Amino acid sequence: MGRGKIEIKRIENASNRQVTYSKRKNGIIKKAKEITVLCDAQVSLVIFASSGRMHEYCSPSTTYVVPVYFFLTRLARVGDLLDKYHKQSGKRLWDAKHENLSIEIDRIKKENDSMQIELRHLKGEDISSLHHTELMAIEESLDAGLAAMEYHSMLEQNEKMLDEEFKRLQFVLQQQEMAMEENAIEMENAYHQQRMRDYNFQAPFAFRVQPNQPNLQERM
Amino acid sequence: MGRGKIEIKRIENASNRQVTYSKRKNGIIKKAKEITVLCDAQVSLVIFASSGRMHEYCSPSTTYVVPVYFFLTRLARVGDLLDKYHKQSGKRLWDAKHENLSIEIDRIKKENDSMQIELRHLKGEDISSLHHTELMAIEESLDAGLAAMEYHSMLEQNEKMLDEEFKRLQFVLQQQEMAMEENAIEMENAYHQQRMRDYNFQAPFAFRVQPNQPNLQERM
DNA sequence: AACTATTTATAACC
DNA sequence: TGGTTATAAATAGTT
Repeated sequence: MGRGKIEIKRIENASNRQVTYSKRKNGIIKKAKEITVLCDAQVSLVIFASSGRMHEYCSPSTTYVVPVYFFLTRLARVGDLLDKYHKQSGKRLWDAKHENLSIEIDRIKKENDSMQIELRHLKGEDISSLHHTELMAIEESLDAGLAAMEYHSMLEQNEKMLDEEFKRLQFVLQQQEMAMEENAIEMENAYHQQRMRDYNFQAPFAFRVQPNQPNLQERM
Repeated sequence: MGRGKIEIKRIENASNRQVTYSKRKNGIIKKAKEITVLCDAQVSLVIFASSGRMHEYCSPSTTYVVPVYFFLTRLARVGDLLDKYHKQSGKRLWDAKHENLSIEIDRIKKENDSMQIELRHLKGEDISSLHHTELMAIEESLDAGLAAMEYHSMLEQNEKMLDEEFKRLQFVLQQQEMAMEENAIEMENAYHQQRMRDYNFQAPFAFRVQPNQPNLQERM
């Protein structure tokens, strides 16, 4: 639909390609807006130019979920969670290698916030702000979030083991206490017997690297 | 572009609206395919009809990430992780209320697998299989995943406290042991003194509800 | 689901 | 980029 008919195949001339991209991109976005209004539809449209620049249309007043939108929303929440880990533990959960990642997450979180505001204010307008590199960072950061979850599933194991050991120790102490209140000598015997039965570790926490479920590593 | 010009506003007649939706949806998808070929672009297009049915176009041979695709990929990984929790803990981490969710995750995970296969085989073809209800379930399941992360960040706190308590108990036991090997009477005194200094809890694990960081709850 | 009169998108050109 | 225009393509209304 132009001065001449064209074949649908890659436009070799880079400049023409760019011009056609720009025009057709606008055309598609216009169509997307129209179907939204005419037919009560919801549209999420993301277009990457070969240059890497991204253009997006997301239909306004979306009560349902449109993928890009909720993906970014979740990303922000993952970022918040990682922040909380930092603060709660009062130390670096992540080493220097992860420091950069964490900065990147902050940056993207801010970008996301402003995107959401834009979305709200300029309903249905074309947003052209994200690049590939940034999406890569998003991907990485979500990976980090999932790695954190795996790490914490390990913690849960540890806690259970510590829990059991702790109860056992408490029990030992209580028994000792009672015994000592009756008879110091009798207690000393009981203590040594119990110690031999109950503990097989030498160094502090050595048991922690021996999972009580032998095939734990495989499943992680 | 038809027999008559139309205003861009909601088509009130439901049947006309449906017909127009169908025609224009095909039009947009066609355009999306064309810009992909002509301009070396990557397109992710998701359209929801007001009926709730979803139609999608995702440009083929995408080396970059297209949102829907990687969102679903991550969802599958969250699902796997929740599965692991189930198996590792050997018990229900989730009560009856979450049972359904877990089934839903499995179902969607399978659907996602077949979607990925479809995407691979029918490159660029229209896929019309997902409904709102299913996307709602996706949203819920990701929320569950994040809830799990929060839960585990709490576990990390617990572990640290248990860790410290455990070290302390070990220390106490070691001291007791040494003391007992020297002198049973002397030890008894030391034990009682230490017990008074070191422990302020009465019931087992009562300390666990007293966080060593007082403002922990606020930050959760 | 086809048809077709019209509108709309856009290729080529500036 | 941005505007113009001849023409191809999409589609509204009809059958």
